[in-house]
Amino acid sequence: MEDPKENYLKTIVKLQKGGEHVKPTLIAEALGVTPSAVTDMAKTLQKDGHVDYVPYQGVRLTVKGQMKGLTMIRRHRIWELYLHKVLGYSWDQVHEEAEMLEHASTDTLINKLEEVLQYPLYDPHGDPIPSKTGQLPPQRDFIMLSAVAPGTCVTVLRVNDHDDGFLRYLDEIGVHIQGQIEVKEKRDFDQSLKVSISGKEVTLSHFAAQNIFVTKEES
Amino acid sequence: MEDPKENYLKTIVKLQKGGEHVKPTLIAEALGVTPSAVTDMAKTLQKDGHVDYVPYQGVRLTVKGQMKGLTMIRRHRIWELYLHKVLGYSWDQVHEEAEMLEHASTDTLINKLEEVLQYPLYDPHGDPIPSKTGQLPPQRDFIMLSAVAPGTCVTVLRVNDHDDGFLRYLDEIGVHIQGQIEVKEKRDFDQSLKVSISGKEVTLSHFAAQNIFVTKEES
DNA sequence: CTAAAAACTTAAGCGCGCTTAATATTTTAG
DNA sequence: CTAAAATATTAAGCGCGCTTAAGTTTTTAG
Ligand SMILES: [Mn+2]
Ligand SMILES: [Mn+2]
Ligand SMILES: [Mn+2]
Ligand SMILES: [Mn+2]
Repeated sequence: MEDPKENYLKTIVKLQKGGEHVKPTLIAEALGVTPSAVTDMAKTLQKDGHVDYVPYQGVRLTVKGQMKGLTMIRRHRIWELYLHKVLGYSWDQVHEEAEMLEHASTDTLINKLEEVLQYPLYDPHGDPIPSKTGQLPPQRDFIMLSAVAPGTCVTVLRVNDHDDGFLRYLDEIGVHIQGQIEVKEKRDFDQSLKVSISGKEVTLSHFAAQNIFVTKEES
Repeated sequence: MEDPKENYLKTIVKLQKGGEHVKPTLIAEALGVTPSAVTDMAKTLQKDGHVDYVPYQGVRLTVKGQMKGLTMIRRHRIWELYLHKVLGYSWDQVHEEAEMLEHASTDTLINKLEEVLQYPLYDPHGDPIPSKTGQLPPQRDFIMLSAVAPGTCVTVLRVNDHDDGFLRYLDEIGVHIQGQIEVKEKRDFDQSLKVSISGKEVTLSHFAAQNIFVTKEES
């Protein structure tokens, strides 16, 4: 009911940093299945020509698999942005809907949405959108907000989108992509930050500050 | 990969004219499966409470099944209209895409699209769109264009959407929903019609004229 | 270097939705 | 009314993607 193969490839693209083999357990955890399900699928994807599978090592994407995985990420992020910008979804609501739509959309439709959005480079959480040909926009230099020195003003480039509750919290305190944050003070005992967001003072936990990514240089 | 149950219910709603049981063969033909697949699914849908199934008679939708089926038709037609009106798809391209999207959309999304479209009553082919509560717009009195007397001018209310080639042909000769057609002449030997569509004279076969539905009274 | 732990694969089996082939029922024709 | 034809159901089995349990390989610790 939701095309497992497409989700495997999308996940493997995200996990494959560099040319190494991706370990089954990682994939299993990301997808919420058992390791043996991953072994099975590894063989299937190899037959399809989407991965190279080496027993006890893991899988590595072929060019075909890489492209297919990037296509899925593209579909997901374009849908997230369309739902957000055009249909008024908040950034904590887009993921779930996009998770289904990405499997039910032709490339024609995705390209049309991209055109309506005027060829965007980033999704609502600041994650890069692969182009039709699988190109990613140039890598940006960002750092965790937790690593910013007090007295600095930075621009939000990306936030961790793994938890809807966290996203709702960010919305509540006024954190947006491309919004400004001024770091006023860092409390050494718990690493929490006193920051100012569009005039309002807020305290951010170390955890929160580690999940907000900002420009390296003050702006 | 495309939720069979939803397609069964949608199909059964369309086939169930009146309160009679729908025969397995009809469903099988509509869905392109064997009759035995329908028997199996009839039992499953009965367990779900979506139909009453009487062996050798067929299935009849329960209230729950009727609602679910109407919801699917609603999703399909709203998507078709959105693709057509907002995203610029032609009326022969909308069906295929809608056929997938209908299974991947929450009611929240569908309601949002409906709002953007300003609560439309009909899809791009003139078929009625069920409301959130399963209500259909009032039944319109239309007749086949083939039954219109020469000398009459009528408005197109609906066209048969079963064949994309037919839809492309209609587009080519200028037939649109709410467009005007004047019937000039009927040739007795083959029942073909000479008609005028926005000033242009066209000959329509009897077959074509039987698949265009128009206002009963001249307008 | 070796034994225990962790990671991975294999084996067996399940639910779903489908098929074909065999069987049963209903409808139609004569 | 009956035999043939049409329609429907049952039986057996298949592919997919998953699970648990058992067995294998690799990694880690001592
Ligand atoms: Mn997402
Ligand atoms: Mn995102
Ligand atoms: Mn359609
Ligand atoms: Mn339609």
